[in-house]
Amino acid sequence: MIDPKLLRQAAAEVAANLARRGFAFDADAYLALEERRKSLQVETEQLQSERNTNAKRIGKAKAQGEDIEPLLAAVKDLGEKLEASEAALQAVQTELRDLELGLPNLLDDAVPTGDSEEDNTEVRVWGEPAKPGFEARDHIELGERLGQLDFESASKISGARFVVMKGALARLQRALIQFMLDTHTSEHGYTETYVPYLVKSPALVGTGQLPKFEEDQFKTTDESPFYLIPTAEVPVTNLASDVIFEADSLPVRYVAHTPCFRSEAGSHGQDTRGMIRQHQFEKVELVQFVAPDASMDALEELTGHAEVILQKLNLPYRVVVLCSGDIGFGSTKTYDIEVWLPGQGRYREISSCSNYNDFQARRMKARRRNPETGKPELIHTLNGSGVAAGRALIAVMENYQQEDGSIRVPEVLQPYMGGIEVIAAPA
RNA sequence: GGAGAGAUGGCUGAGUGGUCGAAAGCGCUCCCCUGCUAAGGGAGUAAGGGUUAAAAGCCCUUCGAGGGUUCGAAUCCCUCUCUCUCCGCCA
Repeated sequence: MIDPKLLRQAAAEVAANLARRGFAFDADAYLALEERRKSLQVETEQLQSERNTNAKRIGKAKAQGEDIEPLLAAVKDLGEKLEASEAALQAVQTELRDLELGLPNLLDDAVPTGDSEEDNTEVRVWGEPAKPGFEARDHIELGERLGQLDFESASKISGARFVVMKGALARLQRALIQFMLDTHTSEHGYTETYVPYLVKSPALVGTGQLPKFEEDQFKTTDESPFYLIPTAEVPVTNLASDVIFEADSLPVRYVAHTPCFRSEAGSHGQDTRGMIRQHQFEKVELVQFVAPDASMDALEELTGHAEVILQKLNLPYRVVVLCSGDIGFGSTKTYDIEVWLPGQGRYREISSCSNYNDFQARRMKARRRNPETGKPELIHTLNGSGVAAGRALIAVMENYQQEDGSIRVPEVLQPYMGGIEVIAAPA
């Protein structure tokens, strides 16, 4: 949520910023609504104040045994007026809040203006795409030849956009997850967390998926109000909701491995084959709670933490800054890390690292005590994949494939693989 | 799933219709006293919002959440959520 004070005081500037996203913010309509809120609130509070003083007066008079009838007569129609005023105020406030919850975050100046992922800017490249002396297979062919990726069974059980993994490949994904968790906890100062995979709607409002992106979420049933998490960002970031952190307790860094569930509404026809875009996938997520002046530095760090994973796996990648047309709803600045996939001959997103500044914090009332003033103030939140495990598996398969279709196990994963160095089809 | 109890400020905990945003204690902050340590005395100490250029001041809201009764609700009524205890079931 954008600071309502800023919306009031600088509506035109906000509109200009959001226009870079292609988002139309009607500043005049907002300000008109805000005017109504103001007059209604002043009026309501005046009536409330009147009610309070009268009630006190009656209480006193009664205690002294005076006749309260005339006092009661005097406040006779106050109640009705107050009720009407309160109802009108609440209606306007609900309208305002709905509007505010629907506004995306303000963009950082460093975000390039653009329409689509075509306009993202590359900031650095690491490693060099390998040129094998044979034609690289994609992960689908590799996995099916090994008999360890089974899309047919998955679709029989659950339909499209699911996979069944078996044997060493299933273990390889688990190894990747373990390796990532261990690296982030022991080398980057994150605390491992285990969190619920089912959450209630306020949690999703807090991180920004609701109310606007309801159709992207899986909901359990209409009766029970649970949603399946689309990312660990949701439960982990909400650990800060309604919390006032002590001045010296930030930054807080959490890492969690969870499955992620996405309806992928609106992405029909995209990446329908293979494991790139699934309804269910595994991800290791990094979340940070930081002081408000520390978030841009933290974003660089956090992105670096994700990069370390790819470096240790020796997977070539590049980092891009998302442009104004591609960046997420709640982010003020996002780096995507794209890993090289030989089977596709291109870079594909494997991590997305975002600074939300106070956007989520305001929604979920995540605050800290300012060390100077002692007063609560909103913190900044960040998150990033560190990294997506399903896509990391694909990347390892395609980058470590050999001509005979076998897959070498990256050195850093071997301790997690019980000595397996090559994954090959049984002879 | 059955039976019962509960939800109050950073914590413990009092408060069953009026001057209660809330006693007391603990904790924390500041001051005073005391030549160590310990102890003692005093003051302060919730959050959000409105008004304001901003602050002060003033006002409003909040005692799990939402609704209701009333001139007036932490206190009475209804619904919901959560927590705890016992029984049953269960990885």
